[in-house]
Amino acid sequence: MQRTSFSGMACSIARTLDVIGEPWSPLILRDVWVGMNRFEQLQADLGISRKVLTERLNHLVEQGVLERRPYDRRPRYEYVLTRKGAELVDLLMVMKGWGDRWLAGEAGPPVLYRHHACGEIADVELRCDHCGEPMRADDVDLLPGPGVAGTAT
Amino acid sequence: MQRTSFSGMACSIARTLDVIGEPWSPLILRDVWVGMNRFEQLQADLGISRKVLTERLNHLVEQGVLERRPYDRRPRYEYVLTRKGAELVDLLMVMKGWGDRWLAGEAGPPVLYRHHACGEIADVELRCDHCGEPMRADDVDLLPGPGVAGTAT
DNA sequence: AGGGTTAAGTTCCTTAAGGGAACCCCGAGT
DNA sequence: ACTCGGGGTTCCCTTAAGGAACTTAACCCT
Repeated sequence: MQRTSFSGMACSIARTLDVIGEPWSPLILRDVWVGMNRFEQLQADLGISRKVLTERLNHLVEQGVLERRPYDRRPRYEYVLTRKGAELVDLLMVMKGWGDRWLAGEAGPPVLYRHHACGEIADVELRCDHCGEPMRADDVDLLPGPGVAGTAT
Repeated sequence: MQRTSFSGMACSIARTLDVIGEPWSPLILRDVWVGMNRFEQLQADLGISRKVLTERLNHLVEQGVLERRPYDRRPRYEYVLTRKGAELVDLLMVMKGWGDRWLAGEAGPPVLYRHHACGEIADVELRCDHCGEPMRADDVDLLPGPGVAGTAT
């Protein structure tokens, strides 16, 4: 299949996809986030092929999104989110919101978030980190940034 | 390769991945968002195989994320975001932010957003739609929602 | 009327990636 | 010594992505 790598593109979306764009990767992150940290747990929960799970975990560790660390004197390892990985969970939360709104149907959302700050059931919303007003697809203009011609490190 | 479908899972993240989780789909959305609406433009810009582009566009149209409409009396069509699709751009904006922070390197971001409301260069930030405070990976508890046992419509 | 042009696909072949089951390794416990 | 269990690796099969060539349907020009 020789999938094209996106990392050469001067686009942060494409680069992000090179880290978590492969099939299963976001679901692996989701599971690790909610406390499923071991190979066997992930494999059983997702029903993913062990081969592919190994590949994905290795890739996520290489990318610095997960950390693999021993939890026993036997050769046992668990995977935990790094700071880089925890920030990726933002993406999952937005995906959850969109899926709830457009795909959940009559049954409603399978999962709810309770926000620590206010204690309420809530969802995320995108706001401008400068003025705090909502910031969505139609609320921005795109300008070339310093990294336009970037030769994609 | 017979990729496993995620749509049976009672998880809005998995369901969202069934809509835009295939390779290229997010980049197609990005391009359509910034005004590349035609088959030839997309193919040339992305360097994607025409066969795969056809498959992806059909899938995105079936999912109600894009609309295919004629723009000429000849058989010419362009693809535009539906409301459902425009809300998916939220996801792209978050991906862009993460990529800028973690993958852009010395060169800096290839693209900048200027927020209409304040006129400043800015990025998105996740906030609680109930209390307005920041809402990130560690700021929430997960609870079962009404759709838990949902037989995935 | 005939020939060329262009957007938007379609077809066909090759190669590589996912699925799935079986197998392996290593340290502990009994 | 022998079994157990987590965490992988190996193998084969099927299917999806890459890529180039081919098709179709209107329009345009002479």
